[in-house]
Amino acid sequence: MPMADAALPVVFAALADDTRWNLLVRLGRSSASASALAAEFPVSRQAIAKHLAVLEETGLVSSGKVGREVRFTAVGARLSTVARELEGIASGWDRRLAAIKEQAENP
Amino acid sequence: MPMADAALPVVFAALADDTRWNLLVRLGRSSASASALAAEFPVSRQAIAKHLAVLEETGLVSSGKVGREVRFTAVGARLSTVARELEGIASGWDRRLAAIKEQAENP
DNA sequence: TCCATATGCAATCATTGGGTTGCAGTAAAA
DNA sequence: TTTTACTGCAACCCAATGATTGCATATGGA
Repeated sequence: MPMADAALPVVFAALADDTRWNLLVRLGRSSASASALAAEFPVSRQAIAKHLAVLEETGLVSSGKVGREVRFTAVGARLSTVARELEGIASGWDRRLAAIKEQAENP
Repeated sequence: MPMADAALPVVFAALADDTRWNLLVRLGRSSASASALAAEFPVSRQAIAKHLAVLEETGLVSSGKVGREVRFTAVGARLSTVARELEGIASGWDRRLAAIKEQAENP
């Protein structure tokens, strides 16, 4: 039975910001450095660096040095894990609430 | 191919707050009114009412009047939808990034 | 009817967090 | 070696928002 992971809200917070979400989707197409992303997005490189730090802390992106730049990549496996946890929680609700409804109608 | 739903960050924002997440999980066990929840949580009824409003706007809970109170219930189907969208996006990343890696190794 | 209980609305407060600018450090390239 | 470009850290600003208190408004039950 999947437990309601207390760390989930942290991941949600990471995904909740529009700029950060767009960055993540962008990195899903191909990896890139903070400077390269700054050329594509209407925010400063430092702002992007902060977003990438948040995404990396939650495991949604990974980074590695290539030459003198730091290349970031989206981690699909992390998102899949979140998806499965959500699915488990949701189905739990449906089963439980259906059971309560059933019990209420057949006393 | 699942598109990166632009409305997803709104749902994530709704799920990102700890108190709100705990409320949602609580409602997954059984439906309850704002006043009843206020007796279980260490925040005011008005704060809870705001959280419920946010959750309802994003379709994560539904409400109905029972007597003179408003009863709220978690909507598992909404969470399942989000889960499937995430799964689709994540698998897309994996396929694409694997293809890029493959291409880089076999030029 | 009268009262208790549940909800709704408004104003206010404090914290969080996204964004910026500025500067320092460092390593590849010429 | 000198230069150029990418990164990292720090301080600051401001809008968003979670939370509170207070009051007004029903509405079901005794």
